[in-house]
Amino acid sequence: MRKITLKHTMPAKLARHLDEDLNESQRAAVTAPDGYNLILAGPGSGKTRVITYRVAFLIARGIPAQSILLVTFTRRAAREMVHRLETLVGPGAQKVWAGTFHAVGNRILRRPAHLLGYEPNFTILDGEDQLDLVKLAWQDAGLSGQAKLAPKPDEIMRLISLGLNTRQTLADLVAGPHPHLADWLPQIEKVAEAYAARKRAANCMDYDDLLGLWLKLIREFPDQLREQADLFRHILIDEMQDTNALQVETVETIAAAGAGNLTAVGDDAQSIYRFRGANYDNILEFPKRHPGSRTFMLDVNYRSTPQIVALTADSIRHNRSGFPKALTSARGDGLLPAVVATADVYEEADLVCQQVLEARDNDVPLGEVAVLYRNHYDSVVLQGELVTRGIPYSVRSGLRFFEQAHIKDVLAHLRVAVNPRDEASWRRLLLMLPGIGPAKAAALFGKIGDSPDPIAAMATKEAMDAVPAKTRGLYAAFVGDMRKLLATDPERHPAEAINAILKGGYPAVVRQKYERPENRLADLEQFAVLAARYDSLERLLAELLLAGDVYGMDTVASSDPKDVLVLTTVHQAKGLEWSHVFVIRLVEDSFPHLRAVNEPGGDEEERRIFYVAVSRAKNELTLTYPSTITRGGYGPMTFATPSRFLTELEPTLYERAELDREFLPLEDDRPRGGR
DNA sequence: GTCTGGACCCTTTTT
DNA sequence: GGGTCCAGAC
Repeated sequence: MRKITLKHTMPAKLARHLDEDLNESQRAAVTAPDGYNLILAGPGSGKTRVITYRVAFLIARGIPAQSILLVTFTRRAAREMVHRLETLVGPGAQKVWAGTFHAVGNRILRRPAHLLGYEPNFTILDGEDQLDLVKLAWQDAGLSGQAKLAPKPDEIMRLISLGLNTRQTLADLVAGPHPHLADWLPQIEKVAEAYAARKRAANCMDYDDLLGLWLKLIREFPDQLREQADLFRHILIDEMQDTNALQVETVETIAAAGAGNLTAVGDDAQSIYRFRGANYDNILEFPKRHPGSRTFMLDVNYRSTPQIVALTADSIRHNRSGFPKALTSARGDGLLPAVVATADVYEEADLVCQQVLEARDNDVPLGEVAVLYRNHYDSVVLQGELVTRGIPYSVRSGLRFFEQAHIKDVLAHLRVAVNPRDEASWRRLLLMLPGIGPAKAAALFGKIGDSPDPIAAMATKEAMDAVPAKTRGLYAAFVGDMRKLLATDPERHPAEAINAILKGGYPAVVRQKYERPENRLADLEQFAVLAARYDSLERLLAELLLAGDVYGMDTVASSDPKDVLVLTTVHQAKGLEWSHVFVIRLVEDSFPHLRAVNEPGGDEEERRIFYVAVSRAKNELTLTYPSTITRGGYGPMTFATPSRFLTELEPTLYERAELDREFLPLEDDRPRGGR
């Protein structure tokens, strides 16, 4: 037979992009040969550009887009990358397996779910649902009756999660970093087993299962490993420094069983997810784990002025671990970063507002400015001041859209429609009915949860008998609502399902249970609008939990996102950049966080968070701290100690700004508000 | 069993 | 400023 080789010539447009848009070291990384490649990329060095161009390069070489796996760490990074890829290679980008580890795990686990004791329609537990089931498991294990010394469900939940993500057993953890729990090990193990059993019974996976069961699948089912190894001919990992042992083992197992093509991109100095089991040894030891791999260094910063780069470099110098770095800026000179002390947190908020408005007067749009903080609650005072002054802003921390109580209520309706065994959701629904508490909810779920036709089971006499007489009317109405919900064919018409819920008894619950109910109902109508873009409820639910990043509540809607000031935690800011950046609340116990500095390695982890924060700024960087503070909003006012990350800096690298306080004349007694 | 009020506790970062 | 736990009423 004659063999015909289809030759792929690089599209002229891409060749030109490779030529014009990249410097020499970037181009070398983008066009690196197959095999194991490590790209060490400092802040602003074009990391995202390199990884997206490499994907485009692979596609241009004839690698089918659907055989490329591109995993990242956060939802935002995933979306940003897919977006950039689309502008580079067109709609073909959609075929790339791109997403967070969790989102990819979700996609992979649906079809073979039965191998792991699950149905393909499993639903995903968020943190709150997870705790709900762990509490039940905690009772199953008999810990609720024990002395107050027994470890609490949330502590056990964290321990289970940490163990899975770091590939350690519970016994390893209590023998190592958690010795105070050693006496409770057998009970903790019982809780872990009961929790796993409850998840399987409810056909629910938590976030960790999306990773843990993925690895289990390829470890225990050789044909599954074969399939994935054959499918993913090229694996690219973004933010390698934030991967944990579980994630790395998963992708490296697939790569090793398959084509052996794995490109990891990251910056060890930006590793800030240790609390999730991230270990920057994964990146530091990449060359050791993969002898013969190539390493590429990108250390020219195209983002920030030399002044900002100098401060960034000086800060990270205080960390002893990590690859040595020589960061240089490709930009022209700018202003020295400013350090400002304010009297208190209110003056800090005042200062930020005033500077933001000044920048706007100088043609820096609000969208080019961001305020970064270590803890979500550090933003509360500033938000008050922004509202007072009518400055539009959007918050990217705190409660996410789908985590708000009223959204979760509606999601519970939808989740039982997709997965009738979902215990956490049934409990949430049943507990809304007055007269039904935990015990009755458990009894009712026992009759409904494992029935082939749960709606019919809800209406049986047996179920009715478990409902107190006073509640029967409301309960019957609830059963009617669920019937109408299912009649909309929710799987294919999610928006109609939500509208059905809004026509039933639920709005009355909102009015009775929540503050500002009309806002919440308006939110829910917006949710229906969003849902109308989906033709699968299962996908809507999964994407909301795994890919959405809309934050609710305090977000001020604006016509143009370019005209909105961004407020964000440093963690959420990773990978992003703004012209002007403010980092606020730079005092000991806030940034670095009190709890973190008492942990081994915590000081260096916090310094990396600071490093990420300051390196977001392109042109102007302002660091502020209040001189007095009340601990977390309660307790007496005390003097604050400026953050070690400020005091350890070489003083010539920044400029102290003095606050000139202008006092209003006495006769002008306009209320100042907010004090 | 459920609900309410009051005492008491500590407050991270995300998928 | 708010979530959780517990005692006591219904």
